[in-house]
Amino acid sequence: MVKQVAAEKQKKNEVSEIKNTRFNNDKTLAANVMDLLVTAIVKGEIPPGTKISEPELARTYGISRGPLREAIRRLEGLRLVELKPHVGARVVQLSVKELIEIYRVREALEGMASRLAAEHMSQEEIDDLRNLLDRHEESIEQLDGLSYFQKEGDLDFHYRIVKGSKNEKMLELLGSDLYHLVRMYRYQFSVSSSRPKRALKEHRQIVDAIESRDPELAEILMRRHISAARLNIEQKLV
Amino acid sequence: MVKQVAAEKQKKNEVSEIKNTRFNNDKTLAANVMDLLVTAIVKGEIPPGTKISEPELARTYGISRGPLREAIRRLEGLRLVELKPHVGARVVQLSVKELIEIYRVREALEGMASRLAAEHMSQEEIDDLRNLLDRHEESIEQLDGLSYFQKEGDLDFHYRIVKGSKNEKMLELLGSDLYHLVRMYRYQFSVSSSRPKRALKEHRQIVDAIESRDPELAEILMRRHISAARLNIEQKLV
DNA sequence: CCTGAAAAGATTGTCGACAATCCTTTGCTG
DNA sequence: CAGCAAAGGATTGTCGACAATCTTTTCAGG
Repeated sequence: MVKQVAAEKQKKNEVSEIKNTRFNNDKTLAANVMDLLVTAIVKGEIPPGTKISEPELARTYGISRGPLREAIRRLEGLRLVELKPHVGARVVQLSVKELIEIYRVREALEGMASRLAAEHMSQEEIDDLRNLLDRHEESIEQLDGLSYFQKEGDLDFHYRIVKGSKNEKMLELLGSDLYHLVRMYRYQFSVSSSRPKRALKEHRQIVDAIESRDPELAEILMRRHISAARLNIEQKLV
Repeated sequence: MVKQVAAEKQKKNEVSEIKNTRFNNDKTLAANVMDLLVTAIVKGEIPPGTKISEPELARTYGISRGPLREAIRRLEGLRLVELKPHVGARVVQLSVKELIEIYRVREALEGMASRLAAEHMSQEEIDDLRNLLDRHEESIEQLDGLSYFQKEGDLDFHYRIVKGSKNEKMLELLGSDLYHLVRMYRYQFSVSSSRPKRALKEHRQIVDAIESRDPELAEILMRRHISAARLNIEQKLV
């Protein structure tokens, strides 16, 4: 209860600031509010399980309920809220079971993404990816592998692979559906990889496979990598 | 142009009928309209590329623009329409490239689904699946493999495998995102498998692998099966 | 006749009000 | 005092109107 009130306050600060700028971009109100809500939910500022009150949020964001409802309907599409007719929206509450399901999906999808990346990624993209991993290494050494950077950096790596697959559909599914949930989960449980150096090594192996244009190997390595992460979670949280 | 007018008329008939019944269920107006729109789009009654006019649809369905807009926002989440701010919604137009991308995704996801189904599907579900395949066989013999039943039946088979994986997330992604698009494509191009007997045989092999609880084999067979379908499309349409 | 700018028309975006439904509180009965 | 029913309050669902933006038409100039 206290926690929710705190979240409330923070939310108001953020928003009044935004409201002062009058959302001065060409996007629609509903779209702006949606972005705010996505961030707030993913970062846990609106905690999982919270009921989303339309009148309250409308007051908070200084808009009417119309655009807000449209934003909420889109959030439902992103699986960030669950909607019950005549009752309202609640922020999703991830169970460990669901998280593990997501990792199975990632294993399948990102495995394929790696395979395709080995075929379609440009040399420039591969070089950039290596640079990213170098920065990760520095980060791990400096901060003992528990930094914010590392948290987001991991998804950054995976995102680039998916992008390198040149498969738009895959990017849609992972980028705008699953990664939000993965991020949300990480914020929620403050879980970052407990094996950062190991993970980094696996990342490098994957890039090697991609650079040597070995789709088969790239897929296998990515699947192992994500499978290991899943097992890590299962072990830690079940 | 003529085509669109025809589609228009048909739409009106359907709907007035529905409107007479006053949507007499407990669902919300927006949800009802969304279901109607999904069906209309998937079946091609509203052809791909069509601009969706809010005032027109609102008149047609006899509702106001509020719920209609919410329905459209959900359709966007299903990737059935594309939304441009201040311009409006258009029914998606599937390119062959996108369809092939979808098949890559299916190969990955349903491969994993088969693997999991081999672990988690109940014997009863497996028996039902065999019955389904028997009915498919009859259908192929009777109608030379080009029936409506076969069209939908194929997806039915795949849907059951995914369900048998007991992975909710996978069911969400495939069932409520990708399968709509696959169906839409089939209606659009009137493409049913040009190799129904071969496909049926592959289906049986997959069920065999699942029943003998061989996850590895189940995954490989499903991937080959979908990959073959993809190649078939590439060959036929590129 | 063609081009381009301005005006007219139509469509999307937003708002506030009312209706329908759900949730809470109150009060009655056993 | 417990349990249930009704009333009251709050929230969600729907509507029509107005504002902002885009699209089409008109018309003036070259």
